[in-house]
Amino acid sequence: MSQALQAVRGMNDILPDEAAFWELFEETVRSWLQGYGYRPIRMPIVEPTPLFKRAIGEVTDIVEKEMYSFVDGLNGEALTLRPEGTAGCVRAVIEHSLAARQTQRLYYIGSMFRHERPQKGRYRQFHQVGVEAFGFAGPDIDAELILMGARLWADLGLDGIELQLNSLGQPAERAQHRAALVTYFEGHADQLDEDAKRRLHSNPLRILDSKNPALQELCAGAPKLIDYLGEDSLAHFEGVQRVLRDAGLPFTIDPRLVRGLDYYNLTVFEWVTDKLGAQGTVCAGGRYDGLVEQLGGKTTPACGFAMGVERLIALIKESGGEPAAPAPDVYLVHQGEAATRLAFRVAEGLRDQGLDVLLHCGGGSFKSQMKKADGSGAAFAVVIGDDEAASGEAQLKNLREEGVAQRKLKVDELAEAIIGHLIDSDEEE
RNA sequence: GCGGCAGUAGCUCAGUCGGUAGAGUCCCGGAUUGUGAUUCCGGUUGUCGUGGGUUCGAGCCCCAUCUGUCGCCCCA
Repeated sequence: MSQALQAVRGMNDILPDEAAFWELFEETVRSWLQGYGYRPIRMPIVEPTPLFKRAIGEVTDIVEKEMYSFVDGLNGEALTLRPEGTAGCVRAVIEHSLAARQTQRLYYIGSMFRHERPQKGRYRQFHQVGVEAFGFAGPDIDAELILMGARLWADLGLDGIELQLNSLGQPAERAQHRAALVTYFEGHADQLDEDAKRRLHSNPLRILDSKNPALQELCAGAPKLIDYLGEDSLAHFEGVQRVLRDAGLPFTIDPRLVRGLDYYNLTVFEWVTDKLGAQGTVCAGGRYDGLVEQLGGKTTPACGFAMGVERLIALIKESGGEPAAPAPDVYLVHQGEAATRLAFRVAEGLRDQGLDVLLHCGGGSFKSQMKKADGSGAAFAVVIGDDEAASGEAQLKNLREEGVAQRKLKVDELAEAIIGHLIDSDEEE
């Protein structure tokens, strides 16, 4: 029995109409990043499995049940399709000593893989823009990274994306808080639900993140992380907030905001929308000062964030954003053997002059070719038949303006006539 | 991974009580010979997601499965 061939669940084809949005998005993103001095870096999609286990944390959901991990049958290596970008980026920074003597502002755009149940805004192959800064210890870079987000939403024409902020403090502070938290919840074990019980010893901080209304009151009375932060942590947190306030950027401090990856410390933040249903986080990140050292590099402070490309593109569509419809300058219509041979020469000649030319292929009547010319959105049709081929001429027809007569021109004169007209109509706009 | 809902033409959808499918759109051809848009005329759309079952008979009922979607979970 033959089974219909289809894409792997949760992994999507991005068809041309859709891809136009992606290109618009990526262009905007690259120019935005350039405006902040961030430089591109490209890492492999596959990394050694231990990299993710060490970076993300053994007990996280990502590592426990969502990674595409496999053994390379050819040499026995344990490999994993990257579920996020930071680990690979840090690995590359260490491997090539990028941050050994200088700071680095880096970004990447690419596919990530997590075996989750697909849903709107959540796919098994999805795309992130990752932005990472290495070597900056102070709160200024955290604030810059956050402010960048606000500018991108504006560049993309998006509004209603809200900033949530929190500080996780340093590992020692978190450990103290965690101990207090476990004691607190153990004292109220009878009130915990299944999820909470499961998390109690694996990741008690996430209990605070629970959406179960029955737990709200219990969580509200739980020890607060901020009360365990030392002077330095509080000063760092305040430093970030000061810049945001100076910039007039509104934010909410959410003590329950807990990043799901173990490597974060101090600043964590999320940009959230209510327009995408359950997957409303559009961008999230924070500081991860311990990760470079943890992965074998020299102690290097670091901070970064990742954006969900599918989610942002969904938002762009929701808010009515449209990529410009691509149209060639010229659609070249031709019929007859001599005409076709001339048409190829004319098309290449026009392209030499920088014009976008769609050369009709596949034959058909002049009528059907003209229909395609119109449908292509081209500004001009150039028509070559037997008569024109014989005299080295072509008909130039304006498809977008009423009452402009079709002209017969020497093929050498076409480019000039078309370019001249395109410039004129640009000036009118 | 758990629960709810859905799947009919390339696209958007209709399909009554169970009687072997329809509209719009798109696409293709034509309306006096080599020219698009509007208009008019004509034409093709299909394993009714897939596989079983019930029935004389299933797009419709039942089961399974796949895919999507909403929520949970997770997270970008």
